[in-house]
Amino acid sequence: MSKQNQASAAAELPVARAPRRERGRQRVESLLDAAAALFAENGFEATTMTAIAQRAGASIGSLYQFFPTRQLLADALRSRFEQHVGEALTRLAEDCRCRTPEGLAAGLVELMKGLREERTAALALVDPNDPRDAHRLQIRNLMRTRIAALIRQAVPETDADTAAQRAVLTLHLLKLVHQLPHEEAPAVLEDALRDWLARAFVQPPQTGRLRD
Amino acid sequence: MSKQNQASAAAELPVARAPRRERGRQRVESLLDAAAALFAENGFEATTMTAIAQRAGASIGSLYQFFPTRQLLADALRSRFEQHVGEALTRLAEDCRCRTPEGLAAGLVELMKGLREERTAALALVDPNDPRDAHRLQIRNLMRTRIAALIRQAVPETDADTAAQRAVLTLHLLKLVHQLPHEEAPAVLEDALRDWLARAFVQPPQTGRLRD
Amino acid sequence: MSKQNQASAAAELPVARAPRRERGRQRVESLLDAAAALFAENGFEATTMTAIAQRAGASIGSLYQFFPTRQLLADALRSRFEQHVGEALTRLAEDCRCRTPEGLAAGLVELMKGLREERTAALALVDPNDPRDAHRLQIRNLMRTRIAALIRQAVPETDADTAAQRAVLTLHLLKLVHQLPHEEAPAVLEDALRDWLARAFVQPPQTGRLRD
Amino acid sequence: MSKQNQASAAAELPVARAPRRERGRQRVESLLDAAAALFAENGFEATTMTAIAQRAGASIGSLYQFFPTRQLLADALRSRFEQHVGEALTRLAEDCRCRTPEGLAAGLVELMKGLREERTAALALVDPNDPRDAHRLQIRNLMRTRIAALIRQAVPETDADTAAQRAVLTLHLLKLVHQLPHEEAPAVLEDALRDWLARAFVQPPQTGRLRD
DNA sequence: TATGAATGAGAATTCATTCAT
DNA sequence: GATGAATGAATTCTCATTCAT
Repeated sequence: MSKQNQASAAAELPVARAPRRERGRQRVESLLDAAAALFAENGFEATTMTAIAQRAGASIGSLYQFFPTRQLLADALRSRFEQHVGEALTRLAEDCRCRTPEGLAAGLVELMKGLREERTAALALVDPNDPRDAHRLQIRNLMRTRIAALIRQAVPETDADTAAQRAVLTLHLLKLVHQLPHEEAPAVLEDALRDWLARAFVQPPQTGRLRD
Repeated sequence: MSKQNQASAAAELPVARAPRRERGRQRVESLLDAAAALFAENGFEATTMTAIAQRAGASIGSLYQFFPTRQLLADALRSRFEQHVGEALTRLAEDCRCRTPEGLAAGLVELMKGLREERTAALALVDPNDPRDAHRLQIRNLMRTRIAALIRQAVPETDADTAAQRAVLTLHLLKLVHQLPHEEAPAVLEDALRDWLARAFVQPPQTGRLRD
Repeated sequence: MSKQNQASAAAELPVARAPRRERGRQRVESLLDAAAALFAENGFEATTMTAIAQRAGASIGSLYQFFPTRQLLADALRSRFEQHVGEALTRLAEDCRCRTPEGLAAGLVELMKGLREERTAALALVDPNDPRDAHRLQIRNLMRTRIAALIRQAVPETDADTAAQRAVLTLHLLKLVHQLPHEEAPAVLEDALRDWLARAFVQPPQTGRLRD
Repeated sequence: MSKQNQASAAAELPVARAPRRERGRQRVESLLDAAAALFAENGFEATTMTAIAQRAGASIGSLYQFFPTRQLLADALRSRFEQHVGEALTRLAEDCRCRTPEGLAAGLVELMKGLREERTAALALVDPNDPRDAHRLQIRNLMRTRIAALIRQAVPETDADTAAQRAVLTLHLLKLVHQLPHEEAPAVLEDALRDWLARAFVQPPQTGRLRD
């Protein structure tokens, strides 16, 4: 009863505490890694805090020191994912290979492959009841915008609108990266994908505009 | 149709008991409906047996009468889904509208929309660690085969191989049914989808073969 | 996340479930007894659910079957206390000894002694931050009203207002029942208390009106 | 509470460490203040060491520097309360207003009001299982003795025994200070209380001796 | 068969206390 | 001394499953 009073007075929602020491920073990092791996493997509901702590080589108390709630851990993971996406795109933009459609296609496929586990984890954290999930939309916009910029870098004569449309298609195609490996002959398919992409940068799709 | 391989070793594997009377059949049906709804809403792990029984207006004991295990309930649900898919396809095949590509396209989109919730529930039951999940593959094959047949019915000059390929693409396109509604202007997009489908039945995609 | 959605949709506040079978009724009774004893001994915060279940000879699951929350258990306890108070007062009113001031005094002292543990437990459940606690006021009013009636029964010439005032004083004096035993010579003091009470029914206190 | 008993056997009982410097003294003071406030608000069990440190603007490590145990902190708080009571009484004794019964009554009421929070905190630290708690008795005796002296100072013709008796009654009346404010018209009641007190110093209660 | 109750392992979370820097 | 991190036993609460009537 008294706890609730405190809460009503200050509405002390739990927040992930930021580490202040180097040791803490490392701990948080490894906890996030462990969580990402387990969420990706088993989904959000099936992943226990105990398992996360164990996998990270931390005590359960240590985990709760930084993430007072499983949901908060999930949120942190999604933020980190967004940050990683941004960083990877920045790195890609600085890579000179990206000046050609083929190079850009290869770079994007590589980027997606590198984000595979983290993306799976992040998807496991989406509330399936809420398709307009704010964070999800945010990452989508981030990618669309940045990819459009990359396309204009690789194919300078593209105007802004066209680039935006092609970015949407590109993103859809890129999602296939995560479905192909389940199939036979992934290498061949990956080649095909790179090919489609490279073409998509310069030539509009014939079937009309695809959104989402 | 489905054979349970596991049955070989164990002495007394629990099996979903079949109801003896009409009343029992109805109860089982409503239990499955409740389970489908809840699995679709909250996922497998987050759905409790108590909640299922409650939603079905049954007691927990009654639920366990028919489904001695949560997993067994999930299995029954997947089987029922497969059965429903089969029935829906049969019904579609008998619908004379399907003699034209446009009619078939419309029919398939309708079919997918009708299976929406059940499909979501079934997907929630897939072990994400096992992408080769037997049951999943079985349903996929069922759909591919049946859709190929429908295509040949609507476009009689198609040969078997071509029909098979187009069925694969068709299936991919059909999955979009479940993504579009989240977007703006669903009606417009649904039209577009029907259009793409109708074309896919007669004309191969230019960008190469898509698998899975 | 899905759980919260459910909650937001139906605001499913947990409620103490009422037993539907005889066995359950007994269980609930013994759980409440155990809880009363432990709350009285150790206070609300220091009493664990495990300890309550153990003392009642029930499993922890059984406890939670009926009281999904410790707070709910506390609430049920307070309700039961109020009910017991009411019943005890009714019984006292029907006791013919109460037709005289002395008899009434003795009866009230007896009544208080019988409620001792339960009262201690109930007091341990009051949120000390909230002096206007609704339940507490309710019991106080119940007692004031009923005692006033008893006084008019014992001393018929008393008018309603006077009886009400004397009931307030009576209640204050009665609280001493629970402090005296800690002192030396409880029997002597109990006699004195009975004496004061009997006098309080007929004669106003000289020092002015005491409220609360 | 049983755990704390075990400690009696151990070799090195932790003791509250005394601060060496002025800065330390201030820190200890603010820690005690924070603890008093929180114990008073939420009770002993519900108050966490972390919360205390936070409220005092200190780190948890710092808190443990001075109070190696929560119990030790509680003990220190009770000692400080006793000390404050003594100081307040000394100050009161030196106040010339106390030469008259009315002045003394006012002074005592004032004194009680000033100790309100600290008293609430101290009460929250009493083990409810042990009504003969040593510390509690000690404070009670301190107050009885000092108040008796004050009474003889205000009403010089009182003999020692009578003064002692009246001190007991005075103390009981003074406890009302902490109950009255919850009622309607606190100012009026406070006046009445002062009045009763002033009379109690010179005139014996008619109803007999009240103890405790 | 139907139904409510019983069970207990397991999960999330808390918190006093200890450590290392 | 001061500070943040580490620890893990203890606590609340959940839920699949089994029992008894």
